[in-house]
Amino acid sequence: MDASAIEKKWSTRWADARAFEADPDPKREKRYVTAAFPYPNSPQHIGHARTYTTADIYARYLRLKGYNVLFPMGFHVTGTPILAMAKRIAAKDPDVLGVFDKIYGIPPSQAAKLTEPRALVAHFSAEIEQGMREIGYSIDWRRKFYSYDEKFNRFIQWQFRKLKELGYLVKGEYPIAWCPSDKNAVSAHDTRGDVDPDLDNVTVIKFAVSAGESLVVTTYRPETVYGVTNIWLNPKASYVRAKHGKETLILAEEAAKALDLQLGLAITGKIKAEDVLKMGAKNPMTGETVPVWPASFVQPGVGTGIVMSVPAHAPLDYLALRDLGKEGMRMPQVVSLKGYGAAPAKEAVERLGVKSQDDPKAEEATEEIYTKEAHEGIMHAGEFKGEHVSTAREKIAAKMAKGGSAFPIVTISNGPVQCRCGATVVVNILKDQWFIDYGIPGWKDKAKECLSGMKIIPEKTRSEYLYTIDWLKTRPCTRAAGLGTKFPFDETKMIEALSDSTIYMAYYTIAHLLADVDVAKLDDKFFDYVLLGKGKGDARMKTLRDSFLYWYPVDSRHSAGDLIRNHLTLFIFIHAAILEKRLWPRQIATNGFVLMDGAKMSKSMGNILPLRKAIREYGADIIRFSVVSGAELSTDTDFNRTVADGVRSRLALISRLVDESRKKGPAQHGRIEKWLLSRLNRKIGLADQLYEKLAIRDLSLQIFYDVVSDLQWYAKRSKGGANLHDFFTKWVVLMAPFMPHYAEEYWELLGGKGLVSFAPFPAPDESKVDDTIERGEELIRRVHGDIEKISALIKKKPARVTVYAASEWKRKLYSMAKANPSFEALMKAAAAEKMPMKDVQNVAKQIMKNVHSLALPLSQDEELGALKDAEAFLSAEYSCPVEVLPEEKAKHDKAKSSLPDKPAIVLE
RNA sequence: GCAGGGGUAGCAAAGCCCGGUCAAAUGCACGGGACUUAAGAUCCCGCGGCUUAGUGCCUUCGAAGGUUCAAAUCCUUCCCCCUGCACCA
Repeated sequence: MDASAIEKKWSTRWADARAFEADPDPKREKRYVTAAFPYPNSPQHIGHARTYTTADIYARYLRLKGYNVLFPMGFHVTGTPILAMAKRIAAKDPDVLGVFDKIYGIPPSQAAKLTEPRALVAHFSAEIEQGMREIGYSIDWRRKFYSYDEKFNRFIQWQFRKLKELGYLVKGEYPIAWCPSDKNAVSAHDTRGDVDPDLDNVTVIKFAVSAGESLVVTTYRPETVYGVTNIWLNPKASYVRAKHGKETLILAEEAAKALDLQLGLAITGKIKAEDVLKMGAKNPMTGETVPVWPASFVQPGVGTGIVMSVPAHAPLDYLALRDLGKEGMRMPQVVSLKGYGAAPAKEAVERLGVKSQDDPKAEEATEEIYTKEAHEGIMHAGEFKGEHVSTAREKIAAKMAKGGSAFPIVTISNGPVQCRCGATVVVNILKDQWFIDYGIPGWKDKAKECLSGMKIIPEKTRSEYLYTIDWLKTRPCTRAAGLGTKFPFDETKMIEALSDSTIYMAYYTIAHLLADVDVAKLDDKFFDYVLLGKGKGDARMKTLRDSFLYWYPVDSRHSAGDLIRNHLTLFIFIHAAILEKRLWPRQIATNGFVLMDGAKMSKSMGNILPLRKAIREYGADIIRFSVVSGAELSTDTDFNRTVADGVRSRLALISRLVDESRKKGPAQHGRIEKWLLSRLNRKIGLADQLYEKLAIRDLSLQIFYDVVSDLQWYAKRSKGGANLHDFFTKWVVLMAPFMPHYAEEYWELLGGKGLVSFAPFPAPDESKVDDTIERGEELIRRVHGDIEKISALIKKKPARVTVYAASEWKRKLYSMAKANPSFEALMKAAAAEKMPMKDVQNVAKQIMKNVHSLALPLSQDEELGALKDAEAFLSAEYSCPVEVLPEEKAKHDKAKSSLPDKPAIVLE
């Protein structure tokens, strides 16, 4: 049977048997496994499959261990990307349609139907669910929900009322990137070229030109105000006077419009650039009046559209002066910088050979000077002389602000950014922004307590959680638009996407039981009872409460490592805030990404491999195995054809052997079968521990790659003789979490009862673990390889091979060496035993090489037993007679060189 | 800058916590051989250098020092790379 037939057969069986629909069973211990639910704005690719496969492997492992396991799945549709994408499809955006067509395989005709957000959600969620079914995730699909479902909304609103009661919700001002035309918050997916607007705090300094009227400049470096020689503005831009409170500010028209939302400016009239150029502006710190000059580098849309000139420390300012032919003027030094003179900007410009203010190299010079001065600069002028620039900067800004000659604004540092609608994105200050205040000390302590009680996989990421817990402060929890849940205290706003997905795992435990409960009943009393045990509930509510208490807490939460900084830490915070301690999560496991042929998958590279396509091409089990087995959990892993092909060809060998084992008669249990079973039973106990630790890479090496290479050796050694039924009935269960479809198929072929998905995890049979057999087999392998090597070295095929196992007295020397760990001592002891001293010397020399870690060898009889067992095999391998003899029966001088664990080999 | 994670043979990647069995697992790539009419698949051997009937020696695990009988592994200093620094799913 081919892979896809097997996969189809078993996924159908699982579905028909409702195998993974888990219900509370007080008689059985439970385990609750969840993975971050997907955001359905695209099909999932093999990278997504890594997290889910890891979670599924763990869930399947726990089932083998006898637990009642719940692994549910839902869809996160909260937020704006889906809205933005729907809009772009409606606008026939060629980029989006191109990605749909080329990467997702959705032709434009079909894409045209996806202009409604809900249609998009329906399409991609169905696609993702289908993929998850095809790859064999053991999900209880009854519990599926979407984060915009009405009942889920009720649950989330309850959550927020709890947070409010606890005093964790606060209201305040907040700067955001904003489209003045759409009147909406803007993030990367709303902008042309998917630019993420970066907000930055900058200082505006007022240079008075007359009473109550100032030119306003923007700067990142207020400390350089002491070195201003002039003011720059762009002669081609238009300027305005604008009322700001009682004062009048002069700034670029474009800037005034952008800053209006932030500052509340009233434009009172235009003013020509040439008129501003005639003004003199008074430096608020030095009292000096400086001229206003033209410069092309000044962008009217950035900041106030006017800048101050500090030629000693700003390459662009120096260049603009030079362009005007004024490079000879005085350039006051403000900052001293090691390795530079009084005018570092000038030095950098000259060294880099920057031609003019319009030369792209100017940026390089700016980068150099700004970074160095910020980190290493010492104030050279002003009242903070001698202080580090890094600390003086804030003090100077604060001092000017206090004196009324400066104020902070927020700008878009990577601007200008265009909204998709065409408007330039500006900064808006939201006055009534709601936040969750993760900075509350008592709450932080609880979060840390929760973390310290949790198993974190990999353990080395724990510090990242701790760091994030400490670092989180107030975090906005609402947005103006998006799908999801309305904010209960201001229904014009939507709850933000990360804030509505922190305790949704609790919702899965009751989701399917809410089907015939009226939405209106899902009030605070309802959730208080079901989730907190407060108040009274009817019989139905009691069932829900029981279900919740049965499944909670979450035993293992899975996601990619990038969510530690946000989702996973919020998950800890909100659980710690709302639920009792016994219901706090027990474990988090995070994984790295999947690379495609060594490169990061991205839409722009076009190297995204959609999951369903990958399944069609390689098969579900091969994909499952390939995306998790290549690297340790925490590091990125590479997916490429050779990996998948390698898994496939190994699987083919196993399929063949399973098939043979089914047909053949009873097991022979010769030496080689015993060896295989010994190896396997040794691995079982180890595998159990590795599963528990989610050491998936190690597991895959141990129970797949190693086992395959054992089987390869077995196949050679046994010459296709025996029956591996006993071996496979154990191994198939071990492997079932990784490759559930093939495992079921093998299980059935081997006559296993029921589904292997629910078979008991094999118990290691210690009586089958046999060191002597394993070491004997290693010896055979080594002898086999050595014959090959010698034969190649002497460039001759042997006509006859004799193998001599070393005498017993040589072995005795090994144990004697333990007590006499030096050459002299050993020789002495051997002399006392009346050993043949000439030969002893040679052996003792060998022993002394690694006397610190000496393993005792097999006995001569044991070696002979193993080697004689392989006589026929070796003889067939080299098509010549092979004889195994004890050293004592030597017919050849070389036999003397035999050592324990290293028989002498004579080729003739 | 701050925080975290890394630098190992052609590539990827284990080992490092708990020093010796480490010229260093494993996979891929590569070279040689077996099988085959041939190719592919499969199997065996090799894959730092020199050397040898399966061996032995020398030089390696970012760099430089140190501790130790012994260091990829412990300590010190330095260099380099990656990720995050926020409201975005």
